[in-house]
Amino acid sequence: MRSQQSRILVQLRDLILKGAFAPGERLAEIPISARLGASRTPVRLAFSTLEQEGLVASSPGGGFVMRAFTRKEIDDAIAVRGVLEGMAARLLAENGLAPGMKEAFEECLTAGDSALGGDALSLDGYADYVEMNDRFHEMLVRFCGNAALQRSIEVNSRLPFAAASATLPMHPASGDGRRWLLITHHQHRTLVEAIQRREGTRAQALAIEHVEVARMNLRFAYEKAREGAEVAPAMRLLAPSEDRESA
Amino acid sequence: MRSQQSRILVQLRDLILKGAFAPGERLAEIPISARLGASRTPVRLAFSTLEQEGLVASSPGGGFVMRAFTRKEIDDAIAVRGVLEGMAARLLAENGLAPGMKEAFEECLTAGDSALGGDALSLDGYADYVEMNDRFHEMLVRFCGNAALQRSIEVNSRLPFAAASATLPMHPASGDGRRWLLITHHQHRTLVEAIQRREGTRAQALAIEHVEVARMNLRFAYEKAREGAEVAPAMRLLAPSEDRESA
DNA sequence: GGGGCCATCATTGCATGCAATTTGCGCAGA
DNA sequence: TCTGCGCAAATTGCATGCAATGATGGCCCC
Repeated sequence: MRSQQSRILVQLRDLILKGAFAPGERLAEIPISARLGASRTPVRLAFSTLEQEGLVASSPGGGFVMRAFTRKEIDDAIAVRGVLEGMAARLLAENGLAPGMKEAFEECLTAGDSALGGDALSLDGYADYVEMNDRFHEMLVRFCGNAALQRSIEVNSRLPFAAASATLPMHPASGDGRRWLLITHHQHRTLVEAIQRREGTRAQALAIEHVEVARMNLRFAYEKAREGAEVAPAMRLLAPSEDRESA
Repeated sequence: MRSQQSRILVQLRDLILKGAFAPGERLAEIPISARLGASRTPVRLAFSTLEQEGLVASSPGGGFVMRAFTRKEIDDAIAVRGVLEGMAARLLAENGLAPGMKEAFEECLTAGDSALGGDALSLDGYADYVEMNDRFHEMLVRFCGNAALQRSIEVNSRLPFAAASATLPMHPASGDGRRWLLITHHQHRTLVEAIQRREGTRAQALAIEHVEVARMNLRFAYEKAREGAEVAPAMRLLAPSEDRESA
């Protein structure tokens, strides 16, 4: 632990993203500081940071409350991620890959190949794919060499369900799940191909299209919100009033 | 003042953007809290926020130091703004303007017309144009209806010289300055036209091209860094080592 | 019996105290 | 003269105290 505040921040963000607090719930300082074993000061600081990140909202009467996330909001954030990752892909294609980047991308592709290799998808294979997917998107953003772009994507991806991990179907056991993983993996492959060929516009378009899978998964998650809430408690962060719109 | 911390945050950000601190300078809590008339606690909080915004950096030994901004960094942020504003323009064109938006944009255009109307550009006219320009870009982002996009642009624009205001030439007295203002104004007009005609791709392209004026101004500012530092103290936030690259 | 008002309490926002750590400086030695 | 070391002062990070503000429950009046 580098400092109390960084530890508190990470733990608190983790709790939030795991759905430990219900939307609208007041986030009182004293019980949380007691729970995390620190005083109120670092907790206050963490709240302030989390407010910047958009995870909690400041209550008009002081203090902070847990936010709810509407479907439109998440959908919009995913669209923004698409545009930003599209820019990153275009930049990479235009500027060319520095030594080692090509190998790193290809390592991701082969890792995905082996994760999806068998006929059925094991839970380990799914975990491997998730890890690879995160790495792939992180590299795409880091390699493009635009720090502002990297920052924007990081800020944007802090919204629940907007990050690259949310691209993946949350129902890997089903046949549908594996099929969608195969599609995203194919998209990764074509994206790398376009970047290597310096086809900037194509790379950009592919990256933008890539996030459509995430939007589809979001729609699926909303439709199955009832059963999903048991598997992933974070689902309760979704604003329930949006159910109408998803119909 | 709603609270100490919001006041401190605004004042501190203002000081930073006005160049009150030299790059690398240690931002000690005690003198700053004394200067702003508060205790160290809200100042600490403001520092934390400003670190999130990328204006200050946390020192390895604790505390915060003033950041320097490289030319590439600002250039990259401007490019990101172009892409994001391009997305906003495309969305507006695709979704159509809600009632009142068209009038608001046209009000901006006529305001720009009258600001640039005379033969020579007065200082008042320049101020009017700057105000209108800010309003124009703010509306573009707000009207598009994508909160995540709005947030991304706001975060990105907090970097010095990356905001829409920096689009404008800082040398309005010269004939060049007025010429560039006329060009950006024309770009605003064509952008509104494309949006009204629902020409999404054109609107996007125009918004992306629009920020090229900002990049040109940045280059100009770097070349004239010596004399510019006297007029705009914030110029000293630019990393000096980048002078080589600008040559 | 219901509604409004008041008092009490909890909670926040800010100030400050204290210990740990770091930075800066002086000094000695090579 | 330059380098390494040790000490002291200052600064940070965190805990906690205190006043102010908002919430909550009870009580009184209608």
